Amino acid sequence: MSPYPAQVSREAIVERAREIIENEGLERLTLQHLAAALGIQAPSPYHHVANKRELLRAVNERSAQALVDAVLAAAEATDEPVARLLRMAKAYRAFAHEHPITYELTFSNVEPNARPDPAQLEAMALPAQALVADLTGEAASLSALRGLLALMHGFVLLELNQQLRRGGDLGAVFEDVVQAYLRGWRGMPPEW
Amino acid sequence: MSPYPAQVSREAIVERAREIIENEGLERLTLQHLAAALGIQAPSPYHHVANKRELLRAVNERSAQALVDAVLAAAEATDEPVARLLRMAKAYRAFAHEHPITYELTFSNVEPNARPDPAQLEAMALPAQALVADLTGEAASLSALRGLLALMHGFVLLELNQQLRRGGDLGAVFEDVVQAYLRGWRGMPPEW
DNA sequence: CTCAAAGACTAATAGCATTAGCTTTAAAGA
DNA sequence: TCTTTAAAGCTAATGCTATTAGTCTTTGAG
Repeated sequence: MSPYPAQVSREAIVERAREIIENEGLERLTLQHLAAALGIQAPSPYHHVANKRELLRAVNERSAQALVDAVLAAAEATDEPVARLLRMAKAYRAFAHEHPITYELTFSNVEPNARPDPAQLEAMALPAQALVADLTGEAASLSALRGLLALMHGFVLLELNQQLRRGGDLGAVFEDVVQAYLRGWRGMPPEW
Repeated sequence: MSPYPAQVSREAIVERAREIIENEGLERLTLQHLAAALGIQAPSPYHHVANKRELLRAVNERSAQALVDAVLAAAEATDEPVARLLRMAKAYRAFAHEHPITYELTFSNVEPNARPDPAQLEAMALPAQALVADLTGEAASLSALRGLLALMHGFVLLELNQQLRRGGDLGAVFEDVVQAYLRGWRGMPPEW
């Protein structure tokens, strides 16, 4: 078609790629298919993204930002720290369930060099650490935060990969295990 | 070469594929490269495996079995349950660090339909659940087990994906967070 | 002693990412 | 206003990939 006035933006390409991954799976994200979905020819996206890997990194950065936004939005109300942390955790899990494929892809190493900038996630980690510090004190707060992230991340991945098949309300289990974890840190003696 | 007497076994193919993934990365696992490493031509493995996806599933089953074996071996001695769970957790983490790429691949959904049979992992889960039940009672033991698996899995994935970059001895942090989690299920610590 | 089938091979195919080179058009500077 | 430059589309081509088809050699079962 008419060459110069850009028919697609980089943003449109990245967002469409994200949609294809989420709705049709990563293996359907080919440049043929992506370009067809955008109404252009296969090589044309190369004017906007360097290569497929960079495209995937852009998708992952977009996903990571959406996750951070969702979790921070859930942290807003000002009640006691455990309740806030629990709301953040539930928002985290809800996001992963709404975007299961892109969530997993965002944090996986399977596509090398496509992970988002860790600084992006710090925007989520630092407020959470402040809440955790209310339970554990400053000294232990980094460890406690890391475990909380690990617990949430591991739980939703096991769920999404169908590795928790023995029934039960997994939403309730998730809340129980997060609360148990936080309880374990609250119980620590102060010299920790 | 001489056609009939099999030059490679299915086992040899799967193991070599696993080695290539671990040593050179998943993207270097091509049938050309795999066959060359086995001293045969690219299409020959198709006499032993249906296709690449089935090969990956076989690799993942092998990895899962090795993980289960390593964790169960660590559970053998007969001391108190928390110490045994901690040894299992450390063996779990050690395995993931020894086989970072295959560990992640084994549990990821990025290669569809290549995950191992969940029954394999039950061989690890059931003994662990019995130990957890000593802390929590039968009723809560499934939830507590699931959280423990989630915590271990999530922690090692965050480590392997370089998502825990703020320093510190991550081995010690791992032990701390596992202990905090178990303490949370046991209830308040004795000094309270 | 034969013969069926296992398991190697070569050759071919279709799909993929990516590059090269051409063309049109808007905008920027003369 | 005119010219030029570069953005961004296109088609065509390349090399790598998994996979299939078909041929050939060996061996173990009957």
